[in-house]
Amino acid sequence: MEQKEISQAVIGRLPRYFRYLGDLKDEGVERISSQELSELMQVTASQIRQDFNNFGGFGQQGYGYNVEYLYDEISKILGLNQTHHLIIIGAGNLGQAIGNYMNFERRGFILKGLFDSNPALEGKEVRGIAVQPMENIEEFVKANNIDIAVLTIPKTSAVAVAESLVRYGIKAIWNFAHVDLNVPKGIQVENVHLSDSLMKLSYNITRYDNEN
Amino acid sequence: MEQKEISQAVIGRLPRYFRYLGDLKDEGVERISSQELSELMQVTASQIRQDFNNFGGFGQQGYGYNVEYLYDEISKILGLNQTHHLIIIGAGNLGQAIGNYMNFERRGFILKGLFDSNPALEGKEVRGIAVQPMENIEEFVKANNIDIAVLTIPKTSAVAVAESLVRYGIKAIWNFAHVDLNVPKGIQVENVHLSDSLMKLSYNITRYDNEN
DNA sequence: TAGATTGTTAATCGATTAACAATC
DNA sequence: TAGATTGTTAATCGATTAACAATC
Repeated sequence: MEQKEISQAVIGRLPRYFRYLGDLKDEGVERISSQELSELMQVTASQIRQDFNNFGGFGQQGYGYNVEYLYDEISKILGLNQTHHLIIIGAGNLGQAIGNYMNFERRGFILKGLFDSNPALEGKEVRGIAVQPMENIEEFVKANNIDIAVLTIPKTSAVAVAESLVRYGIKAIWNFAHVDLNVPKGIQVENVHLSDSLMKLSYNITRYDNEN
Repeated sequence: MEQKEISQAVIGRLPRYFRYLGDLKDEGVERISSQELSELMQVTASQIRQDFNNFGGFGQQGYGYNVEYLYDEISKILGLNQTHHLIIIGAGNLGQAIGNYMNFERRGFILKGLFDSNPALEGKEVRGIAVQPMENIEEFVKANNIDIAVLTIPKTSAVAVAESLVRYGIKAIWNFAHVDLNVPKGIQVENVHLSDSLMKLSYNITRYDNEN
């Protein structure tokens, strides 16, 4: 279904389209033009049409886009029709928060295991899944066809743990550790650096204060 | 200290520079050239020099950049020499995770209050701060000079709560709710949409699988 | 058919990279 | 002074926007 080499700028906008289309669908809206969607989302209609056309023509001249069809297509493009098995490494507050936030499950991201190096957490359950010691990771990953690892551990251990995970055959890492991972080509890494985000906010507050 | 209209692309890279320079400083490195930093960070030396020069000349020809000086300057640009008072709205797993992750405090982000609409959480303490009912927000914000609100509540209530916060005089919102907030100009919003991030990862896994 | 709106090409804008003169 | 490396201008590249012919 995909064409080749779509820029990450486009990919980064797809989840937002997906969210708006989902809302429209829930509201019972059947069709929408790029113009209407552009007003709703505060982006140009031109960008919307360009973005969608990277993946083929989803609309119809003189009509616009069918909301449900477009929603389903974007869902497929994002791979949400596939099931992914994930484990969370680091069962502290953040790891538990992500484990518990399982709207993700609706999208095909199934939590299979939780691991932590702190023996005090061992056996603690998050959504019915017990925390295991780190020593179990290798066997668990291989036995349970795990493709995504969520890294919610301190940056001191993140690089080494990521390397192990790659050896065990993981395909993707959702990295919350505040460090850049260096993984082989073909392993996907998506970083969520919360403190970077907070610093950006800090910059924008400061700049605005100074200018107004 | 700031010049005018720095692009968000540049701002977005500053925290990463800051992180690398902090590490170099901790390692006792005194000076670094754009070339060396470029190899370390996997970006072009040209981009590094352009980025820094948006804010004035921090280097010296023939020498490079003084690590500690540059670190301090970026810290100031990011506004990390100022103190911000923040509250967390939504004391569920994610709210608690952020409250507990207080490396932020080192950077001048001081947690002052936690709020939740769930009476069961009332009085529960996170780092010594008790969760309060939502009704208390208005008075608390005004009395405690709060400038940043962290929104870790479901999207159904986020838009309304954000509007109230703006009325109470908040200056910035760190938004973890999966919805776009519509706030007046001058109020800074930084979004962390975790499911968008996971969907991007999903796309990249799928695409890679299909191509190799 | 006439009107609407896409798909797509062309024009513009902005961000990144290359090159080099200035200068420590 | 000679060598190194920045600061900055110019060239390139890519992303966004505008325009319009194709077509439903």
